Amino acid sequence: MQYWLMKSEPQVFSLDDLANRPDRTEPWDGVRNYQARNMMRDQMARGDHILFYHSNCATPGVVGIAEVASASYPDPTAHDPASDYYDPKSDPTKPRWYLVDVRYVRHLQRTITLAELKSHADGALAGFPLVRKGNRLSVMPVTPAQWSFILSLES
DNA sequence: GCCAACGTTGGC
DNA sequence: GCCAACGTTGGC
Repeated sequence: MQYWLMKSEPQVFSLDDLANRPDRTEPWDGVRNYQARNMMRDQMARGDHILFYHSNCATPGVVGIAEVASASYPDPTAHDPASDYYDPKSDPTKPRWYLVDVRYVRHLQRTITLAELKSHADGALAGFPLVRKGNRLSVMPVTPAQWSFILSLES
């Protein structure tokens, strides 16, 4: 069992959107970054826990919990010319991009803001990629200690 | 809207 | 393989 943080822009796809999907589940398509892909393709497993993070919005922060709901499989949007995520360089017989399905678990009682997380950058969250300057990874691993610390801030 | 940081691309 | 140019991310 592993822990992850996944970013989403709420104006594109929010935690509420996930909660309102059929089976509260959504394929996490459109990731076009190799590091993020490698984690989804090679390391994620069904049942892994996810911190759901809202980025590029008024109050960026962790807003809820989700879980990995499938094994990894090729991202079909890479081979769909009508998709914003279409990648003509990806050969469908040898797919370049992978994803997992993500299922809603719950909202946090409050948003744990990036500002609050950053205030622990030299303490409990030292080394956590999210609070490092210039971090742009949309999917990142969370250690069990970081996971329990972040959730301990909730209430 | 600005801009720093970083990843990707492509010429050489 | 180097590296400049360019595009994207994402906080502020």
